[in-house]
Amino acid sequence: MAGIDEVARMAGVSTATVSRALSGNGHVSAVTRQRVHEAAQHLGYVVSSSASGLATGRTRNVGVVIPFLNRWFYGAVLEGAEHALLAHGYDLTLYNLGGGGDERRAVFEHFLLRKRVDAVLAIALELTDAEVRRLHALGKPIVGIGGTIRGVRTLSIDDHELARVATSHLIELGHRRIGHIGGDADSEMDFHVPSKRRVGYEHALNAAGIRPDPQLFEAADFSIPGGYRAAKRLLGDHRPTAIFASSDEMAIGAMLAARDLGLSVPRDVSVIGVDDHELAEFFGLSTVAQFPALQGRLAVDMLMGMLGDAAEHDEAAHIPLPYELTLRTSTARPSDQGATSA
Amino acid sequence: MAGIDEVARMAGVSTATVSRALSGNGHVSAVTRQRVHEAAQHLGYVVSSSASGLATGRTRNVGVVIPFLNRWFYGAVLEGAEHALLAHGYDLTLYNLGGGGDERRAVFEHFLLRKRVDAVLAIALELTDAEVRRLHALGKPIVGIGGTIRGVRTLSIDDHELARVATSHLIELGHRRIGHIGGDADSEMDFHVPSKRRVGYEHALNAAGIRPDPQLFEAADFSIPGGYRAAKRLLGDHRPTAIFASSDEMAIGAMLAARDLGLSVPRDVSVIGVDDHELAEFFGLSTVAQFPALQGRLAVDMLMGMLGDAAEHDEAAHIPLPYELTLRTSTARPSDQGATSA
DNA sequence: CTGAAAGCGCTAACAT
DNA sequence: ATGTTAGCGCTTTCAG
Repeated sequence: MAGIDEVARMAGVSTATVSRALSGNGHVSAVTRQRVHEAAQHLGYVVSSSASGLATGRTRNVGVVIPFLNRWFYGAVLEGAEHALLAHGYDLTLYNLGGGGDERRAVFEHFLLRKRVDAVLAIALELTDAEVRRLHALGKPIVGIGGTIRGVRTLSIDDHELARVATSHLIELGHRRIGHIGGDADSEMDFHVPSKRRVGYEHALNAAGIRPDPQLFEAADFSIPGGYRAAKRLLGDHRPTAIFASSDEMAIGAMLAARDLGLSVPRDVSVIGVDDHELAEFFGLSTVAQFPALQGRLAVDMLMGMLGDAAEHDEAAHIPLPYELTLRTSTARPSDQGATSA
Repeated sequence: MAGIDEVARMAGVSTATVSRALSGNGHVSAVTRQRVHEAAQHLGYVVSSSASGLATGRTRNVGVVIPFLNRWFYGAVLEGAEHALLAHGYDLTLYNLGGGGDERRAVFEHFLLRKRVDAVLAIALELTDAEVRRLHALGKPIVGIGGTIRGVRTLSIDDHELARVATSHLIELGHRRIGHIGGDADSEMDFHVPSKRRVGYEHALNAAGIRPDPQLFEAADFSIPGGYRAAKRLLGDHRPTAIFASSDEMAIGAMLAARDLGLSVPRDVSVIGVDDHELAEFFGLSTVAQFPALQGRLAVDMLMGMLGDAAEHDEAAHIPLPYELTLRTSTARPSDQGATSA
């Protein structure tokens, strides 16, 4: 593989000039730059990231820590982030922390410290103070997605408001017995998203003069099968006329459960979810859309900004993420029968 | 951040000894090693990958190129690979080539060449000769998953045989009118998986004295909605008593379509897929399981072996991957009526 | 605008 | 078993 000196020789300049011409730092005359680029092109020269990294302390690589790869939401965020990074000329080094505590410790105490990355992007992971401190001690900017983290710039959705919007939609349609499928203890981890959404649901109910009924709540694991089982219980026992599920996958499970119980959606029961999952359209699911790919991109943009200037990056900040009520065919006014059984 | 010389000073040895003690290369007495480890621990020292990479030419990082992140199969392979790499102390740098030709060129002509990775793992991507040559010129081992690549060690499933097994299962149950939902032109790319599976399906039919009927074939995009639409056409027009779908997602779509048409699975129509998708169990879907996480792990093991010895890595080789007929409740003997309408 | 030269932090001969 | 030392390939002062 060609090195910088071969390029320098071929272009008839010094290695310093080659470096300047290729990196864009420092002034180089147009003709020289041109010659250097041609030589580099000709030789297939690409800088060695190790050498460049050692000399500059920057690697053009960001570490992404994420708890799952195989849930739609996470995959979509990752995709958005990876695409944006590539566009900025950055590599993405992936740390999937699904494996539990040991893996997480190894990543934060070893992998992220070996100066392979310039910055870290934490997706749906509530970093501990110790983790943040370690990274900041190395001068590495951090951006988090999905909730607030002390001392870190974060992007997140207003889960409370989003749940309120979804529930209010159901209320406005005339529903009074509105069930909720929220998250279980496992999904409560990190940013307590399930709780926030449940509170938003209850607030909407209260604001409409409806007393939240604990019997109308079921916990699940954010999956289709989980939503299915939860809805079976809910619809079997207490027959709400509408269900707000904290994720589209659970909402889809609920639609399947309704059908298996001989109920028609939305005639017998309305269902609304959260995400705008890739299958939402197929199932005609009304939902509150989040835009995960956009989230990934915004986070990367923020990171790039932080890498640019030498300002203080330890200061926290928080940016709200957009969401949007997206109506399809799974929600409608309640049919007359049973609309007022409470 | 502490450097190697601080550790050396603290342990009262030279930097060379620290390097040896920490890397495990070269002999160091037990007590010295102990002291060095303690000092490193105490100072929170972790080697700089840039410096180490520059000195050794190895980075402990592998590049993974993959066409999608958000399909179950790919996510699962990636998860398996990432987990295995972490266990080996390697980082995983991700290149998602979903964006089309430009991104792919950028990755192969620039990103992968900057010596950030020691090896590359190509998932479901048929590398071109030029791409392989470039990587080999850099001395980077390559392993491919999903099909054979000239000059590269690959792991792949016998798609032909797998389709034969699935179809034979249907035949053995007594089905004669067996439809097939295969891949469309897009999914044909790279390793022609859809064609191979279709041929396997036809071979099974022929072997049983059944003439394959082109009317019983529909193409789709490997998704649930795609499978749904394909099955609607198939079941509406030609009423096969069983369907073999080339992926579980399409098979699930077919089950949903059957239900919407008022057909019961498996009473009116049997359905079998390929993958053992995470939802297969929920839907009671019979399938031919592949084990994507295992595939990722095996590929990493192979890569680690190649990185170990200095042998020739240009020589191709091919390892077959396991699959397994997994029966659930979506396949059964055809009901008497209509079993012999052909 | 360009060149010379001093490192960046570590590893691997080569000595001892 | 351990220390000395010469780079690894680039970037970046510092001169000119």
